[in-house]
Parts: sequence; C-alpha cells; structure tokens
Amino acid sequence: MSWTDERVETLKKMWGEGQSASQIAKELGGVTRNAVIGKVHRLGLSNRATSGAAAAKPETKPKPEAKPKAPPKPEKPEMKTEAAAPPRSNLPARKQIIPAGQPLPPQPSANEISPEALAKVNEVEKKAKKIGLMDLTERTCKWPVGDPATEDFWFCGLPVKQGKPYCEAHVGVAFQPMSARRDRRR
DNA sequence: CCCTGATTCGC
DNA sequence: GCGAATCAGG
Repeated sequence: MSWTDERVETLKKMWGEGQSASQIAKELGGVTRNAVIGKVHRLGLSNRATSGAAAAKPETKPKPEAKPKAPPKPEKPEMKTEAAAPPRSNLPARKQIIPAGQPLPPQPSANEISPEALAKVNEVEKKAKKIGLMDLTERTCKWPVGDPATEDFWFCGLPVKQGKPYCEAHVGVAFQPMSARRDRRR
C-alpha cells in the first residue's frame, strides 16, 4: 500500500480528530500504526504532545534542530453515547441473579443493535475464553454469556479494548454511536 | 500487559 | 519516502 492522496487525507482527518495511530492504521488498512506515525511525522503534523514522553528522548543523535512550535491545540476526544448494556442472549431463562455481587453491567433496555454487531458478537462468543467470574481481570472482557443461575454461564474473557470493560466486539454492542439513534419528529 | 506516540535507520 | 524496530511514558 502506498500513501495515495486519499489515504493521506484520511490520515490527516483522523489524526486531526484525535484518533490514535492504531485506529487510523486499522481504518486505512494495509499499514501498521508505525507507518501511520511515521507518515504523520513526515507530514509535519506531529503535534499532540502526548505527555512529553518520547518527545524528549536524546538517543544517539543530538539534533540541534529548531522546532517550530505549533500552536496549542485543544484535544477533542470522540463523543460517543454510551447506550446499552448486555442483553441476556437468547436464552430461555431470565433470572437476573448475579453470582457474587460483581461488575455485571446495568440492566439493558432492549435496544436496537445493529445486526452486524450482533453477528460479530455471535462469532466472538465461539472463540471466547469462557472464563469464570473469578477469572475476570482488568483486561478480560466482562461480557456475561448465558444464565448466571445455571452452569452454562461464563464471561467472554477476550482482551478488552483498553479502558473499556469489554472486548472489541462487545464494546460494539454495548456502546452505540449516537448515529444509531433515530430522531423522531413530531 | 495493554495501550500510546517518537525516533532511528536500513531499505 | 517508507516503516519495522526500538524506545519511553501511561
């Protein structure tokens, strides 16, 4: 893959929106986040002082370069509406009994979730680690599957999408973009 | 351990 | 110019 005009444009746009390099890379496809970062730098739009981390790293090359200071740019994180919570699959039982007072998400309210997201979830459940309550950690998807009152109950357990309590797929159904809402007119 | 961006340097 | 490897912070 090469940096076509379009791709560069997408890069600029997303970077400007505050998307992470990995997200951009994923969106573009065919490139790694390193490639994205590299390009960003070459384009000269590497503002966004993360935390002065890598910015100050005198390695083996003292570069007496004069850095043109870019004007401070207010960060603008993505604004997404957290909408839903885990539905209890399509199992017969409906008990909402939680095993041991644990991080089970709040009650859902049968939301409209994109079929695609649901399909994705279904797939994921196949390869889920099916971990138990006690196996949950900070980085395991806490999406419950099945009926807590039965043996047929487990947590997804896949790696979470950083920060989020769920893996990518489950985040997809738990956090709905605001676009999913249809506006009603009256 | 997961993520993030920054930098270097061989290609 | 490109980006993997590496570094460094969170």
